[in-house]
Amino acid sequence: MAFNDYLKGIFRDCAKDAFGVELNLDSIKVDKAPAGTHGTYGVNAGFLLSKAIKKSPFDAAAEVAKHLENNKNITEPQAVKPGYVNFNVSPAYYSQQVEKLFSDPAFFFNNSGEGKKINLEFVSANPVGPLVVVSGRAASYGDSLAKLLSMSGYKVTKEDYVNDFGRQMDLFGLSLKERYMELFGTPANIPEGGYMGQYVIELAEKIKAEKGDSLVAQYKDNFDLKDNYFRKLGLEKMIQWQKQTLEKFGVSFDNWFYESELHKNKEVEEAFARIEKRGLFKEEEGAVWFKTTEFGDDKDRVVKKQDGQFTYFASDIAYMLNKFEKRGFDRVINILGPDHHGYIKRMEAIVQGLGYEKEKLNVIILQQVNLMENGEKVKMSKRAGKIAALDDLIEEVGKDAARYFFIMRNFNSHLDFDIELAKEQSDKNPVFYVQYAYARACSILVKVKETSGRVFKPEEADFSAVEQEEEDLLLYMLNMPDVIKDAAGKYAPSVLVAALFELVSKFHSFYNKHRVISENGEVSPKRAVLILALKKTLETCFDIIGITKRERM
RNA sequence: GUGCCCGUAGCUCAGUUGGAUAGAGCAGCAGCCUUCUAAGCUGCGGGUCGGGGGUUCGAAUCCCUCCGGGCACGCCA
Repeated sequence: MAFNDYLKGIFRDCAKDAFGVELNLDSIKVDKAPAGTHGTYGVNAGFLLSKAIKKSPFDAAAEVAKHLENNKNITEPQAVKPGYVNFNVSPAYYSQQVEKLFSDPAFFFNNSGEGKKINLEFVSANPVGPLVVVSGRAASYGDSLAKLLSMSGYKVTKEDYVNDFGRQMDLFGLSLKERYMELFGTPANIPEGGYMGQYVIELAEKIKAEKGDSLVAQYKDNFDLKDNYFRKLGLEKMIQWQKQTLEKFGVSFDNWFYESELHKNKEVEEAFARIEKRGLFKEEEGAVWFKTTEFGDDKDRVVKKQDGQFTYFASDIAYMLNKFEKRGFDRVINILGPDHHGYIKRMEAIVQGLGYEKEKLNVIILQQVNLMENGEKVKMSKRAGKIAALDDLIEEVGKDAARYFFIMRNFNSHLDFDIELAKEQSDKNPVFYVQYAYARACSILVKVKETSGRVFKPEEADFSAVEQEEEDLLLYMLNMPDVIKDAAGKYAPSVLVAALFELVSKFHSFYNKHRVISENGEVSPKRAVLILALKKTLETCFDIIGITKRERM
């Protein structure tokens, strides 16, 4: 768990001032002290210092404890068992932090990104069909990650790459044309590898409704794959559809980047020349190969085919060059599906081949999603026409549940998406659990205003005596900025989700044990402020996850 | 065959830059509503952290090996 950097700082300073030892903030671990031990928090100070000051971890911890006795932010420092220093936090610290939470607009933010420009590419689904469930995971994950990174001081561009250049698009255009002509009596002749799905027929019908038979005469005998009106029309409609789906999902992109642009602007040739100049190509069997093996790939990759055409891989090179050079991104993050892990090496080869360090590229492979219903996998097969469309999923379980479930697990874990559970409106469903907490908090605040006729200010809260549940609530709220920093650094929105769940559970416990408004109608300023702070914290978290803030449930 | 991901409670998973008694949720059992939303709370039971070996004061975490599950290995895009 990422624990409060502020507290860590106290120990870093202590180590430096008292012992002349420079500690890395990340090596300092502040945790909640286990039940039954002294104090609220514990820090691994003894282990960190024992070597430097040539004492056993426990003795080192004792030294640290002694030096912290007069610190104004912590109280009762004490060396514990193997080498920890456990301590309590002073009321002054709590007051100061809570006031900051309200007054400092950047309270939940950090600046580990230092304004660096990140290109975050995700979804990038082929525009030949509706978005499917896997894209939903990518959309949830990418959007939440973008928010986390922005809050951590990065300048993030969310980008969707549209593969509108290759054969798939050609075949889609042709399939669409055949379906359209079919509506006017010409039997459809769907090409090999073409698209058989029902949605193609529906799209053709839509086009018929819009344009009538006006396209029949003109395009009936046009078999040009690239210069094909239906190809263009199909692309437009599909992107429009994807955008609509994503909008329902609360996800939007800053940029839709079309592969065809790279060809139109001769950037593919340019990229090709760039790699060629660096001597990274070889010719074999009439094709041009990029020697990606020089960068750890298991085989070289064709860039230009025998017939002189560039491969998709050539576009990738141009695209990467565009990101780094034309647009000056400091870092490129690529979120890919589970079937793409073989691509990492060759993508790294591109980056290095263009003369950049491979660390500038982060490829994240999202593992597969299994839709589960009644304990069984729902089979998804494009070929059988049974597409697990994201639209259907959103319709079925709602946006909030879908977005929450998709980032509940870390990206490298397979995700079992339990449809029944996501639909359930009960305590079993974690989404409702957290949303319920927000509604509850809002409801209390309404009552507070009704009974007292006013809103309480942070400085009215007195934390000199806090109950266990109050302190827990405080602790988890004040720790949220560090959770956000940690989650961003690990590219793991799931870290935030877990912390949010814990925070909410602390609140529910608090609620069941203590009253903000006593039975005789008196409002505790401290508790009213706590709930206000909670509301703000939850809003921040909900925005990151992309779920609705419902004031009533 | 090669490469990547995974293996932790009955189920789904946290925890993996080595640190305190391995944690949640669900499922099971027992309680809590004349009280700010019971879509909530409290308690109980449940574990050879896939097996084995190694490194270490200390291993779920690092190394080796084996076993099991998933996915990928086109001059397709």
